[in-house]
Amino acid sequence: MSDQQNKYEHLDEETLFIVSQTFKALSDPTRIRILHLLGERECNVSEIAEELSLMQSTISHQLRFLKNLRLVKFRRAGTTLFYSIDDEHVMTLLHQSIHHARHD
Amino acid sequence: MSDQQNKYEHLDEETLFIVSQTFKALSDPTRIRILHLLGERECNVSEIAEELSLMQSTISHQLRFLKNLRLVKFRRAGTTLFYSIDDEHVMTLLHQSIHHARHD
DNA sequence: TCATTATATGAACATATGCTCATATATGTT
DNA sequence: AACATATATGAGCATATGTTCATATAATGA
Repeated sequence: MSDQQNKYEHLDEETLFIVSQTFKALSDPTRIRILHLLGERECNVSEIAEELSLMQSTISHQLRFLKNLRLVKFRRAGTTLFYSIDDEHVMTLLHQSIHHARHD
Repeated sequence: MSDQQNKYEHLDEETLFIVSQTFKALSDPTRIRILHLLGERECNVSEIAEELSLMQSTISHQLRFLKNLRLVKFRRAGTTLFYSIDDEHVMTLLHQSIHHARHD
């Protein structure tokens, strides 16, 4: 062996971007609460707003954020939109973190 | 059974705070790179700065952030401080996320 | 078509974040 | 003590973020 020094393998830009975006989605209390609620059951926008005691506008803005990252999806029923979870990987991360937070 | 309607169990404030803080730590590319590097090997501050091509001050500020959350720790050797990972749970979250980012 | 209900959107604002610069602190050496 | 080296810290700045208000859009029903 001519070289014992292992060079560090940098994270590539794309991975770094995806990972940081994913965690950013989970870094805000409002978004965590929305995802946690949707993890229990499908909800429409005003149900979420009422359940979490937040403005409809706030929920709608955050849902757009989560939808852009494909963490949630929705189905339409008339004028009502029912949102649900669309990324089980991310929900797994969230549940693990909640579990750790409660047991450490 | 008198009541079939299951009421939603809200996340308590403390859990919400810890979880959001944890994910916030992982939501910044610089901190992700630092944690990923320290996951490979213990490093001193200037090594990290050089390896990641960032200013010593930037690294130092972020290490303080990570240290406050107890995600990293350090040992002193003279004037040099060697930093290493102090939270394997969080590293597991990071590695899972990197894996998902690369395989989806 | 007009009214109603549900949701989305844009602007404005306050606050948070991350980086850089200059400088302080701490340890070790001569 | 004086100096060199490694790291930490505070101020300043530009940008990002999350919420609210007002209003727009979209689907439904009379």
